[in-house]
Formats: sequence, structure tokens, C-alpha cells
Amino acid sequence: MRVLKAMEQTNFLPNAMARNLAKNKSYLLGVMIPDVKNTVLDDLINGINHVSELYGYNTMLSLTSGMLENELHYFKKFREIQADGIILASEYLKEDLVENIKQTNIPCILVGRDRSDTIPSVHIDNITAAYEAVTYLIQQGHRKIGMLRLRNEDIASGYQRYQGYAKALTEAGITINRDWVIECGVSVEDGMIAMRRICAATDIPTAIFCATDRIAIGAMNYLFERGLSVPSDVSIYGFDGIDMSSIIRPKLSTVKYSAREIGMTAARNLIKLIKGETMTPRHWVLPHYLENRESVRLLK
Amino acid sequence: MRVLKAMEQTNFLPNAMARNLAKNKSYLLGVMIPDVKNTVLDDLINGINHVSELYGYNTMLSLTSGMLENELHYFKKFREIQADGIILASEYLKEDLVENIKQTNIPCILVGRDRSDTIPSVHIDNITAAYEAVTYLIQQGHRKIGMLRLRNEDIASGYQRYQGYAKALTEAGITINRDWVIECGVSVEDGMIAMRRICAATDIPTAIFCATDRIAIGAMNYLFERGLSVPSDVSIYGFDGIDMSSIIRPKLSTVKYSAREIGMTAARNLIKLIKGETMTPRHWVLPHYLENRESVRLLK
DNA sequence: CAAATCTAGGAAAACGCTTTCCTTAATTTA
DNA sequence: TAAATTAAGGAAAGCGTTTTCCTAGATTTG
Repeated sequence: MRVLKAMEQTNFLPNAMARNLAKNKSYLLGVMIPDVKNTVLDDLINGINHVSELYGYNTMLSLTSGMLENELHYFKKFREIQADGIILASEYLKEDLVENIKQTNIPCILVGRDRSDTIPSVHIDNITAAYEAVTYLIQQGHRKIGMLRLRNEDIASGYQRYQGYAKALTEAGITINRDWVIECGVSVEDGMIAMRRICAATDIPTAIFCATDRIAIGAMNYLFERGLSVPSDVSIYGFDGIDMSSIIRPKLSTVKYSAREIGMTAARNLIKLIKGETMTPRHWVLPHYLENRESVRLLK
Repeated sequence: MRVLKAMEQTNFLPNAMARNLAKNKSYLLGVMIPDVKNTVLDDLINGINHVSELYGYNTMLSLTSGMLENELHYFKKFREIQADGIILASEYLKEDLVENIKQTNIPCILVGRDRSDTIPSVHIDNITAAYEAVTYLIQQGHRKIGMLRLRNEDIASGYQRYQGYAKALTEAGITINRDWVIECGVSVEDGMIAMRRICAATDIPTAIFCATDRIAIGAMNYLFERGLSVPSDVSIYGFDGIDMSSIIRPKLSTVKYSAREIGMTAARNLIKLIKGETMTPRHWVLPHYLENRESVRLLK
């Protein structure tokens, strides 16, 4: 008792390593994301950090570049360092990792996608969101609608956004023109390249739905360089609602949602899981909405 | 010996906490940055992570919002968790923290700024860079040159960039017009607001040097909304060379440097320090260069 | 072949805490 | 006041490693 007092008065700092070893608890949350740079993930991190800090947890960030080998590597590292739980933003989610997770049964939450099985998750409804965006395009009178989709079908959100696109077209009785759906990387430059491919065709679409805002910005950029105008010549629809989307001209119409909220929800529930509480629902799907701005034209 | 073999064959994972306690070494690098979102810091993180991974270190990222109390808080946390070293990107660097660092003599590297005393650092020469940019503006025929500078003089890089601006003007025999140097936050919106203040004057400058690209983008955005054209009506010069600077139209002229390189250099040298090797030089100043693009007009 | 050298493996101590157990002192109860 | 209950502080064990030290056996040397 008075020993404790004395400790406080001296500037005594407990050794967290020793404490964690004794308590068999690390107060560490592992966070795996593909990259800090390219997407909406900075908001995600912000959200995660915010609530983990609130609950006295530390976070350890690992950048996987989306590669399975890195994911496996860091998963092992997190276990070595006795992380209490893991938040996993994995676009490509290979069975190897899933197996690892199931076997070790370390608390783990999937973020940005859903496997609708044993691994809990928090994400948005990409299919519906994309469906709504493309339906909006159709309502504005567009029928020649292309898509700049993500390259790999393994990328869950990318594929789901394509599914939503396809569903909207199909429902409207429009057949998909294969020349207008282009696979594309995640950078702005990739968007430019993909847009060029679309423009190479004789018949070009009046509207393009893009899998991400960065791609959309790249596409707009290419159109500008080519002397085509958005939205007069081509309408563009983005996805993610990054802050640049409202800065560029014309302002980009896009699907918005809060990555920060996703991060906060994930961290909150991961900590629940760690404490042995139950997480309900096991799969959170957070809201999205259409932010319709200037990059889409009404076709009479 | 054969016990070790057996351990390897079973999928045995050593407990890093126990190892670290025994070895009195954590293989953890603490990283403090103001924010992931707002600047060039994502590249920094990338660089740091890259080399720390190379050397078998883990990094722990803390977001300080640039606030002293948070910096102090995380500094303490890093010590508790026995971090082997700390990389500190602190814009406002208060004496409190400096004292802490000196007293604990935990290996620590300052990033993005310089205190030219006991704490080693890696950064760029902000004064010279700003001087060169503004001199370029002058060479292009501008004499009415404003600046959107950062709000707080405590922000080292911000203040240094202002110093460079002032030096260039003074050398050219131009007196600084107080109405044209506006203090400004770090977001794109802040840039818009600051630009509006400049435009409120009767006489507006022909060129604006901005402390960061984000501010510059905000300024351009405001000018666009106001129906003024860049660079015909106002020339804009940015700082940082973020990727968006080459995407927006007109392409932004800006001071470029590699934040990733800064991060890598910092991590490399921190690890040296940890190993007890000497760091030479104690203060690295990394290169910058002018990326002159479209946002500056030649005044006849 | 005996003595000296080397080697491998086991035992024990240490890292700095938490937790459990025990002793002694303080407080309460009849 | 003696017995019973409570409180508080000290001692010891344990967490899973590394490191140091020691012993018994194998190998080399004269």
C-alpha cells in the first residue's frame, strides 16, 4: 500500500513486457491492412486507434501490400508477440489464412469484407451500394454504362461492386458490353490507363461506374487530357467518398460511407471478443449513401 | 540440440513477451506522427515500416494529432512497453518532450524537423526549399507574392517555409505585404478559407506560395469557385509533392522530396543507434527539388 | 592408459511483474 | 479479556524465455 504510494512518487514506470507475461495478456491489437497510401484506409486506422486507445489497448500496424505471404507472416508475428486480437483488412482472403485463423482461434475481425462463416466482420453492402449507384445512372437516362472494375476477382469489395453493377444493368434489361468493363489497378494512374482503353473503342459509353474514387479521378484526368468533358461527354461515378472527390472539378458523384466508423466498430467488437463477450451481430453491415454531385449528366 | 529440432517440427511459436523480457530487448520501434490522414505521412510510414521489417523490428504507430499531451502520453507508453527506440514526427516540439527524451536517453530520432542539439534528426532544408520556390516565382516576373503559411510558429517546417519565403522577397528587394501572408490550418478547406481572405483585399497578389500542397489545392479550389483562373489570374506554388498535385488541373508546381526516403533513413539510423553504433551525420538533410508544372504563369 | 581438453545437455538463475499464500498485527465480538 | 474476524504486508511461486554454470561423457593429447 505505502509501497505503491512510494512508487508513484518516484517516477516509476512498470515494465509492460513483464506485466504482460505475468498476466498472459498483451493489450495489443494487431492490425493488418494492404497499404496506408492508396485508399480509404487512413480513416480506418484512425477509427481503430481511437477506440483501442479508449480501452487501454495499443495497436500494431502491419502493411501487407495485400499479399498472402505477408499476411501469413504478420499473422505469425502477431501471435508471437501475443497480440490479444487481430483486425484484418484483407482484400484477397486466401483459405490458408482463414485456416490459420480458425485453428488458432485468436479473436479476429475481418474488415471491409465478409466471409459469412465463422470469422466475424464489419463492412458495407458493396453489392447494394454499387447497384444503387448504377441504377441512379440508369435513372439519369444512361444506358451505355461502362465499369472500371478491380483486376482481381479475389478482391471481395471489387468483385461485389461489379456484381452490383451487373445486377442493375440486368434488371434494367441492358446487356453488359464486355468492351466497357475494364479491369484496373487501384491507383490514379491505373484509372487513366483503363479509361484510355475504353476510349480506344469506336463506340464509347456515356457513363462510367468506377470501383474506387481514385480510379474515377484517374479516369476524369484522362478524359480531361483527351479533351473530353465530364459530365457533358462522359459521366463518372465513383466509390468511397474520399475527400478529394469533393475537391476536384467537376465534383465527383460517389458512394459514401464512413471508414472511420468501420474501424471503430471493428475495434469495439474485437475488444468485446477478447473479453469473452459475445459479438452481436457477428456481421455488421454499416450504412452507405449516394453522394450525387456534378460528375453525372442527365441524359434527356 | 535435438530438443530444438523437435520444437521446429512441432509448430512451436516462441512467446515474444518472454523472450523480450529475458533479453531486455523488445524489437519494437515506436512511431509518433500527428495524423495519418492529412499530409505526406503515409509515405513516411511506408518507409519506416519497410526498413524496420528488414531488420526484424516491429513498429507501433501512434497518432498524436500534434498535441503535446498525446506526445507525452505515448512517449510514456513506448517506454512502458520497452520500445527499443522512437521515431518522432512532431511539428510542435515542446521543451517538455525534449526534456523527457534527454533524461530517459532512449534512442530517438526526430523526423521532418531539426533541433540541432542533442536529438538527432532527418529532414529536408525547408528554408532553402521555400527560398528557391519563391525565387522561381520572382524569376517568372512576380513581385506581388503572398503566402498561405501554417498557423503556428511552433510548427517548425511551417515556420521555416515562411522564413525561406521572407528571405527570397527581401533579397529581391520586395517588402512583404502583411495582408498577403495568411495563417492557415492544414486541410484543403483551410486553404480555401485562407484564399478567400486574400481575395477579400482590393489588391490581390499575382502569385501565392503555399506551405503545403493540400493548402495549395484548397486555394486553387477557392479561386476556381470564384471564377478566377490559375495561373492566368493567380499563380500558385505548393510544397510536398503529394500525388494529387500532378492530378489536379492545372498541375500544381510544387517542392518535391521523398517522405519515404526520410522514413527509411530515420528507421535505418534509429536501429544503428539502438545497436550502439554511431549515427553520422547526426542530422541528415535529404534532397528536395522544384517540380515546376502548370500552376505558375510567366509574367512579362 | 592416464591426464587434459572439449562438447552436449541439464539445471538453475534471472528478467520484472502478478498472484497466491501465509504470517503478524489490528480490529471486532462475546 | 480471550477468542474470533479482518486487514495488511511480506514471501514465494509462476509466467516463458535467455543465459550462465555445471556435470558427465566423448574426444584428443602426450
